[in-house]
Formats: sequence, C-alpha cells, structure tokens
Amino acid sequence: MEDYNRPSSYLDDPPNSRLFLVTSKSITEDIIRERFSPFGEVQDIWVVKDKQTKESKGVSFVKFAKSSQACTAMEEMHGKCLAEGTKPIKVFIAQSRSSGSHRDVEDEELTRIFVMIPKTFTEDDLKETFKPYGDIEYAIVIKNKSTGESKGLGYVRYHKPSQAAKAIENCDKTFRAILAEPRTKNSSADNEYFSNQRSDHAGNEPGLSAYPFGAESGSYAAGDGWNSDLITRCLMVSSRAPVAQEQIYSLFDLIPGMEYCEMQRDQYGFSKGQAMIRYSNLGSAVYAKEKLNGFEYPPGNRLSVTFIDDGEDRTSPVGKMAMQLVAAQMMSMVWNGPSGAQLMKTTAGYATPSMPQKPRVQTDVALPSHKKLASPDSVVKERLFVIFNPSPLPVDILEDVFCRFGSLVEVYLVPGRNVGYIKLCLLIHLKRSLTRGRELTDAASKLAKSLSDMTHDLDMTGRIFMMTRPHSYRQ
DNA sequence: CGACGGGACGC
DNA sequence: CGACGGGACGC
Repeated sequence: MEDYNRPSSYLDDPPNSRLFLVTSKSITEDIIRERFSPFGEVQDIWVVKDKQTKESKGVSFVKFAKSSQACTAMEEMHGKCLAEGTKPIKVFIAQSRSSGSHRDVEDEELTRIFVMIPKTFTEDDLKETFKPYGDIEYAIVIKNKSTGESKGLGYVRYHKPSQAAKAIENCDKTFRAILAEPRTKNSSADNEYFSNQRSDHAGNEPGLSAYPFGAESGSYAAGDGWNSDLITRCLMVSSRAPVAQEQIYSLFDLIPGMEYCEMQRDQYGFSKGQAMIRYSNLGSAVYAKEKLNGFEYPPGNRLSVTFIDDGEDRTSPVGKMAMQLVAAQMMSMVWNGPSGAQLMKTTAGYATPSMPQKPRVQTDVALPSHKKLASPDSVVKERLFVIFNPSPLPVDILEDVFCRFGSLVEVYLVPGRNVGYIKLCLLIHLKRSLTRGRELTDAASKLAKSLSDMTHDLDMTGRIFMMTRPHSYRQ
C-alpha cells in the first residue's frame, strides 16, 4: 500500500517496462504506436508537448506490459528514423518516476541478473540454466573466499537487456532472479529499489523471444533434486532450418496430450524457426523435451527443445521447485518404471510411445475421499510439519493425499530442505489419528506407506508432527 | 537431525 | 541535446 492509489504509479510496474524516446518534434503518437506496438503490448504512449503551443518537445514515453518488450523495442528501434527527413531517434529505458534522476539508464544496469541457486550449482550449471534466454557473457557463483564453497547466489551477465529481462520474467521463480545492482563504490546495497512485486507474466504472449537458437546439449543432470531447468507444460522448439508447422505438429503430437502448437513469427510475419508447444500435462512436456531435444528432424537439422513459461498461475508459495521434483520423478518412471523407456524409433508417426501417467494416488490403504482445496486465503488453523526421507514428495501428490484429511489450504515445501508444511484450515480425520507433538501413529505410518507405494522408489518413512500455530501470523 | 517465504560481488 | 499528462475506482 504505497503510492499505488495513484493510477500513474504502475508506469513503473513492472520495472523497466517504460521507454524514454527522443525524437524529432514532428513525430506523432500514431507513428510511435505503429512502430512500437510490434514489440509487445503497448499500454500507454505519451508525447510530451508544450503546454501553450501544444507542440511536441521531441520527447515521448512508451509504456509496455513487460520489461522484455520494452527492452527489445529499445534494442531494435534505437537509431531508427520514424519518418522521412527526421532525425534518428534515441531510445532508453525510462527512469522510474520516483527516482527523480534524468540520467540515461545504461545497458550495464540492465544486462546482469542476480539469482539464488542451489549450493551445488557450478558456474556451468548456471550457464546452462540461463542460456535459454540469451547469450551469456559470463556467469559467476558467489563463493566464500576462504572455503571456496558456494553461497547459493550467482550473477549472470547477458549481452542484451532484453535477454536479462526475459530471464527474469521466465526463469523458474525459485531462482528469484532480479536485475543486479551495479557494482559500486559504496558497498551498501540496501536501496529500497527492489521490493517491488515482480510481474507474474500471467498473460505471456508468444512471439517476442529474441534469443538465438540455443543449441543445447540434451544433457542435464537429474537426480540431485534441483534440476536446473524450468519445468512447465509449454515447450519452445528451435530449428536452424525452416520447418513447417505441420511437421512440428505431427512430431510433437506423437506424445499424447499436445493441445497447442504454433510457429512463432516476427513482427513481419516471418517464421523465426521456433514453435511453441503446449501439453495438457507436465509429464507429456517433460517427456517431449527429454525425447525430442537434440532430435534431428528432418535428418541433419537438430531441434532444440526447452521449457518456457506457460503462464499458469503458480504463484502460490509452493513454488516451482516442487514441479521440478515432479519432473525428476517422472523421469525415473520413464527410465525405470514398468511402462518402460521405449524410445521413439521413428518420426513416421504411428508408434505412440507409452506414456508415464501423471502420478495419482494408488494405494491399498483406505484413504478418505478426495476433497476440494480450501481457498488460498483461508485462515490456516493447523499445520503439519513433515520431514521427508530421503527427499520431499511432489506437491501434487501431497495435495492429493492431504486434501482428504481436512480442508487443505496449502502444501509448502521449504526449498532445498527435506521438510515442509501442510496447512489446513479445518481438520477432519487427521486430528483424531495424530497426536499433537508426538511422533506416531498408525494412521501416519499407513499414510507414509501409501505415499511410498504410490511413488515407487521414493520412500517416505518420515514423521509427521502436528503443529499448533499457523506460524508467525499475529493473532 | 531437519524449520518459517530467504539476496550481493576482493576496488 | 532530451524527462513526466490525462483522466477519475467504487465503497
């Protein structure tokens, strides 16, 4: 509740989504709209005019919905002439309205991001994780100088502001990517700059990604819990050679669950050698990426497949790390599970590969019936503290199980730890079968067994505690 | 055993 | 050189 009452306050939201243009005075709002709207959703255009004469002062502001759109427009339009006989325009990211400064915002300030990463991440991991958004100049992990161990933080420098913006918008939220504060003399980095809510890019529109084909080696390590990739139902397919949409369609349609396939086009309607694919479920997308990234189609043309943000609302505090665990588990089902790891042999399109099903509760333990989740803003009345061994179960499974015992508000897994909280606003069955504060019980161990059963090799021999307080909420 | 929504770089 | 308007939620 800052100064958000003023409608104009969201000219700075999300940060760096507004451009400052210097043009000839003859350039009109209509010309600007025509030339800038191809880069994204233009929310506002304002040509600054003299109060008396109404003549343009040769200065304009263009507000985009997203920072990446503004940055791409800046990169593409800086130095262009918008009309015959007019001077080339200058385009900068506008200073935020609150800053008061009129200094040009340098690319230096827009190309380096600051991220939280697993302690196990190497600089190569960091690079691999963030290269889908653009060419990386360098990636460094912040380490303890004496011990050399990672502090779980890193910097990634891109070549272009739009690439950094895309990384911030689209990378897994657990990375908490933000623009890095420029390295300065005064070491205090405690500006009030970054407390702004990030855009949740819920309305991600395709078609603006400016990154070159990131020919990525289809190798990534699964197994250390924290997979470096964003995991979603949406994939981006990149091809060096032009491939018809129908070809991509039939290829990716081999995997059940494809619900959307569309070539990406630039503002002139030309194919960019990229297509967006969406599946109806995570498992299909994970499987598709695993099987088709690096696949030569047509022969000699390596396809690159990466996850892209599907714009789904995953802003619940659960975070996406849990999704990565889901994916890791699906991998293990693909590789080890009974449904087998049948490779797709051909692109000829009839042999549908057997698919791992989305994990569902399958147990001989009698579970109460599935109930609807409580609304996310319900007051949490009880929390269960769960310790997982060896590693947390996927959130959707936990939700599926625990929603049966009460009115489930949220499953929260503490990132990077083997613990989590089950938050409920009403307890029905659990309350009778679990004893406060004590390690137990028949019901809990059955629950544990059923969890283990349904997750194959993951063993949940953890203990479940009852917590009394919904934590840190003042009464 | 374990934990509460996380943040900064040798100039 | 080249920096900040217009319009007016809905309890």
